[in-house]
Amino acid sequence: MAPLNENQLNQKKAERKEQIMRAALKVFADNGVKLTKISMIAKEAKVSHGLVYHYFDSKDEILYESIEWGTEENRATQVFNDLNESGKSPLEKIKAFTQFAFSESDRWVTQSVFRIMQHLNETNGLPDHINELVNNAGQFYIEALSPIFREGQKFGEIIQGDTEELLGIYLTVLSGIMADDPSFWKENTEWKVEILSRMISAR
Amino acid sequence: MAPLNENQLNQKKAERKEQIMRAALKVFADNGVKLTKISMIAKEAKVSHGLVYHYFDSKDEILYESIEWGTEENRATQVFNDLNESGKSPLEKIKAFTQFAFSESDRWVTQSVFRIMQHLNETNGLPDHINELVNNAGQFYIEALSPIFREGQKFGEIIQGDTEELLGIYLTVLSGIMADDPSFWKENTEWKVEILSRMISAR
Amino acid sequence: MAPLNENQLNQKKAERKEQIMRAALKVFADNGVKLTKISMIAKEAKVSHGLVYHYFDSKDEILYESIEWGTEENRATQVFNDLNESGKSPLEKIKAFTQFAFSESDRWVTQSVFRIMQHLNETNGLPDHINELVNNAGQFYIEALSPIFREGQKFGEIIQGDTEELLGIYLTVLSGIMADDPSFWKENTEWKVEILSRMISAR
Amino acid sequence: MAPLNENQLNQKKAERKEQIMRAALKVFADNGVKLTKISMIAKEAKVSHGLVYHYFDSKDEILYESIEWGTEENRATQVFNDLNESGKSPLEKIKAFTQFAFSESDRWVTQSVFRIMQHLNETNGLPDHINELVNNAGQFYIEALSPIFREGQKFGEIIQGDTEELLGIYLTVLSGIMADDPSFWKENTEWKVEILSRMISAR
DNA sequence: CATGAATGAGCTTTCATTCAT
DNA sequence: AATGAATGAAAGCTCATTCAT
Repeated sequence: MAPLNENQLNQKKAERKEQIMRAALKVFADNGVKLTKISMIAKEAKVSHGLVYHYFDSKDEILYESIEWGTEENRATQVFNDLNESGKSPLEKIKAFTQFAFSESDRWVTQSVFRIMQHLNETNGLPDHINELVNNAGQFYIEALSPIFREGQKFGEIIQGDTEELLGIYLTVLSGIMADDPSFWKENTEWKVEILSRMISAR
Repeated sequence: MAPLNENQLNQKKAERKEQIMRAALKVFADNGVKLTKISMIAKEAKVSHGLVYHYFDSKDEILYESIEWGTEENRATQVFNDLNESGKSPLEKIKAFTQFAFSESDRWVTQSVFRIMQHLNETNGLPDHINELVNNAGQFYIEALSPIFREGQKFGEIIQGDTEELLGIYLTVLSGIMADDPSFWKENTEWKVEILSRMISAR
Repeated sequence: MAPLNENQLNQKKAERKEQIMRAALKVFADNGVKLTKISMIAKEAKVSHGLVYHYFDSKDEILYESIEWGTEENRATQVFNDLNESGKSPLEKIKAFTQFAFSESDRWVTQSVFRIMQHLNETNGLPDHINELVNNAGQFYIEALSPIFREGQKFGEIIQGDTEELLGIYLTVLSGIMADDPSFWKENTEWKVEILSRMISAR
Repeated sequence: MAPLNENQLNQKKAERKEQIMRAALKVFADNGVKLTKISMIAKEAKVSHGLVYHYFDSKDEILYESIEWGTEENRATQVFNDLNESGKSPLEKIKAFTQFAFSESDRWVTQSVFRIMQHLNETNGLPDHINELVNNAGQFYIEALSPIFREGQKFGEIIQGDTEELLGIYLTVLSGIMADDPSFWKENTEWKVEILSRMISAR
């Protein structure tokens, strides 16, 4: 049979890469970059380790492309778009984001990126372009949440103080929790979200 | 010089072991267990890696004994004894503990154990006796803080709800933060402690 | 379009194989057998690596068939036929052959085989049938040049001594040089040929 | 028992390194750098592959240090010192050097370096410092032989022409031959040396 | 026929652990 | 007791070879 045409090929190739990147994000998020073995990614993606190298040049490359893919407009931004169009109050929006961060939805990709960043912040000796990407990804959340925090402070719904710093603390707490056993968070999520939001709510 | 007598020998041996365990706790806390190499512990303790194996049977054994040593009554409990004799209110005690957890005091041993537990919670495939020890060490903090929380709830100083769960959330948040770049917490510590305590304070 | 008939098919198939064998000879000659990757041959032949395996069973097989093809009567012999009909003196013939060996003519196939043999002489662990072929190919040059050397000795144009051994030395020198950067030989070729011929010229 | 003192340690360490470098030079010379596996060096040196990495950081490092060690004053220069003090005529010196180059003496180290350089000249993609070392090592032979060639030309014992180029051809021929099966050269060495020297002798 | 996806053996390198001194 | 030499399992990556399309 004749080979597939170019579109079909690209389609298939993209799907395969995505399959591997999904697996990579999951495993990187669970184990941290250094402790993640290619074999673990391969197993998670149900392919041979050789195939992983057919699509990616190196472990660093997998990490880079996976984070890049995981933070692409149409995925991560979606969450914030939904949020901004929801008509909720700033604090409600932050609670919703917190809820989302812990939810096991199909939006776990965003969550994984979040957790990987947590791991990477502790890691030294990564290539520059990876560090840059991680910083950018972190910046993304800051930029998306910053206006919400600011508005909340204006309305007196959120406590006063340096917005950036307050946001930084909140995100650190979130990412720190995610690094723990996520299953712990399955129960009573609403109450936990409520408690976390108390850190910043003015009352 | 005449050879040391048996007591002196044991004394010396114990000192050496302690020297290595101190180093181990520090390095384990900074890097996580898996990423800590024996050579890193040896370097931190200023001994050869061979000597480490003279005193300990394996890496797991170092971890086990180090945590055990770090949680022994006369060390970790000290912190809580001081707290309980301070005459502070429950919430103030919790703030003081939080403060301590982030402080770079000479009581870093307790802190290290805390951070190692954080790393270990993410790790699979550890020997059973290590897991048990980690759980015990976690239990130690829970048991020490539990009465304080309970008292705070009785006084209406701390929000209502399942005490164990509330404490669990609080500890998870703390250990999660510690896994982040600790230098971030050097600045503005008091404000940050204040914010964290807002999670549980009744107001 | 109607399918090709059997002759046309065989014709096409033969052309494809030749295309690959030409590429293989070139790449093998430049890099040595072990360091030549299938992908390099495929790229040189402008086909996919999969197609290479459609026509050949293995890398060894490519090597075998390529050398065989490259030493077939109607190709390699041509050089010596031309030489023998040239009316030159034996020493002149040898100089001409030497010249040819270094020239970048379209007769590079013969040259490549020559260089591959050089590489292979150093290699252990090749299948027997390959070793035999290499020996045969070496023998081919010896048989073609032997009468010329012998005649030169009879005429006193070439120094006395065991003809086979003298020829062996000369060929070893030539193939040794070829393994070097061939570009070095681009300049001053005639002088270099002259110097090499001095080894055997009686003067 | 107490550990060895520093001198003894350095002594032992140096001997071990030398043992490995000897093995490395031999194997590199026989197989070329790319095709030499660490396991081959380890086997030749009769040590584990792990130990090789105890003394050297990488394969490139082994290559670098081995060539460096093999070209150190007290080894390679010795040959030329002996030659210059021998009172031989220039052409006789060159024959002696040629003889030496093929001899299986304990001076094979120099010979190995010679052969490795031959292999390396064909190789691309080596680190800069290795390339530099190889060039230097090549330069070493050129500088040692250059005055001898020049003198021979002055005396009319060696043919006229660009000295450097003539020397270059001669060295290329020698190294080319060495890359061949050296056992071939075991027999009739004197005659072969005689023939090679004819390339440059004025007669 | 033609492509490139897919696999796994094998190589370089790291590091826990053992052992000679 | 103390050092660091020595070993080998395991991980990242390459590439010959097979196979689905």
